[in-house]
Amino acid sequence: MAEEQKKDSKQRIFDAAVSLFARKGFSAVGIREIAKTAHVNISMINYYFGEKVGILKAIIDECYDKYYRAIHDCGGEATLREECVQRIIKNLIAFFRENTEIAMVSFNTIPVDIPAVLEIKCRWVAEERTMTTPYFREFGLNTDDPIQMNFIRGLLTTIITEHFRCRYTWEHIVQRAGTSHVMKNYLEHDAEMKYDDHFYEQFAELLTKFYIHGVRGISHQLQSNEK
Amino acid sequence: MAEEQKKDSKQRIFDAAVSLFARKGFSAVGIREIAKTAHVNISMINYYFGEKVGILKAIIDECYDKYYRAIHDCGGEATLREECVQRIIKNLIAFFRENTEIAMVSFNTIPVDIPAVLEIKCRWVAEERTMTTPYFREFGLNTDDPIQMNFIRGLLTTIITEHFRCRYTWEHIVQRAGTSHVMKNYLEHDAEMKYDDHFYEQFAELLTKFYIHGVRGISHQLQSNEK
DNA sequence: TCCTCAATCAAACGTTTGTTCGAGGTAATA
DNA sequence: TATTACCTCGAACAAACGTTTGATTGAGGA
Repeated sequence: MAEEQKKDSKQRIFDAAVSLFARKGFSAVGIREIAKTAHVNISMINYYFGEKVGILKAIIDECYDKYYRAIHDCGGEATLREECVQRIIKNLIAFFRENTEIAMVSFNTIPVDIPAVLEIKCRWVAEERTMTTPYFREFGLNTDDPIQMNFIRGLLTTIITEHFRCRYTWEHIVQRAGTSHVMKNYLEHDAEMKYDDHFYEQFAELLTKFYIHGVRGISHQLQSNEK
Repeated sequence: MAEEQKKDSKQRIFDAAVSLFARKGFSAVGIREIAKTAHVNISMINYYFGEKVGILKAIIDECYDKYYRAIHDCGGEATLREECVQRIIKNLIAFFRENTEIAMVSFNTIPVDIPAVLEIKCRWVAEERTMTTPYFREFGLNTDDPIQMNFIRGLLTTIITEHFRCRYTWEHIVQRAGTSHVMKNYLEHDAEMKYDDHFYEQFAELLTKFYIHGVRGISHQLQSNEK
């Protein structure tokens, strides 16, 4: 039946745009390239998404929706705090593994000059803020200290995001290997890293230990300062 | 005299491009906009930098040059390890404070589809790798464990970079306040944060404590695992 | 049979893109 | 004075940009 292409046009446009935006950035991709990749007529893009940034808005919306569902589920208030951290970390890693390209687009796109995107980001950031504050308080941090909060907020997401940013870039470099001596040298150095389940189990364990010990370090410091 | 005029135009182009690229991203900025901002004729850009990406290459080159000078100076091998970490953190913060926009451009630009940029990045990453490995070994980490190295490498830079990324975006949002209710709400929430010397002293102290405790956490875990 | 309507298409719209070119200007050197 | 080398400029180029248009298709309801 050749139904592999039976995905409707809108979804194909969406998927093609995600992949291209992730690799090149929003402004570097033209709608003709998207249409070509999605095997769709150019006008279909404006038909379904209104304008080019309409696709971007759709991508970011979907991304943040999934993202907040990931960090929202940390096992209820009954669980131990260490388990809560571990749960969030595992959820975040799972989220990024399943939505790598969408996340790359959403977190890499500079929002300042695209007002529509800026609003979406602001809304989500404000939401995260109110959502996560109780957790930090429970962890013994002083949530009224703006500097401490500025430091600790989003730290987990930052670390995990950067890992996937590096991994994504890296895997695209590997695909283009052979064109440059410098890159060949770089490739040889850490051979082939397998980003499989085992890797991410280890990674989650490391990050959990690191984060918990780190937070203890600064919350302990706080107590001794205020004593 | 003639030489100063030359440096004037070239430097003005460079500065204008840095500012615009940082705000909008490389592809979203046209050379006419750069020329206009720099008060310079369009053809001056190709005259001095050959092509548009020539500016980008110059920016990234200068950025990584300063960046590596920053992390290279950590007080010699005689200093205590804690002091070494603190020194690197302070250097990195100083670097980012003095070169915010250059760093935003260099670290935000997606290199995958701009081969010239990709090579520069690869070269620098490989260089950092060989430079920093001894430090991690000295810290009690198992530098032969690829997962642990994958986790710990570049972590300090990641955290500090993300702070400045947020700050930079934030400050541009503030400039555009008043156009949106969502953004106004967001603005009210954490009022006006002063990113002054005092802030970064506190920030450096927090990060140092956090990092050292975190590293101890995972190196201790390693020992107990292998015992 | 007629009508509706969402989906799709080729073609063209007017701008804007990065780049090139040659003519002019200026100041120091020969 | 003539020559040289370095800057600067306006104009022009083909290509690509995002968007719009009007026509065509085909399935579904009346």
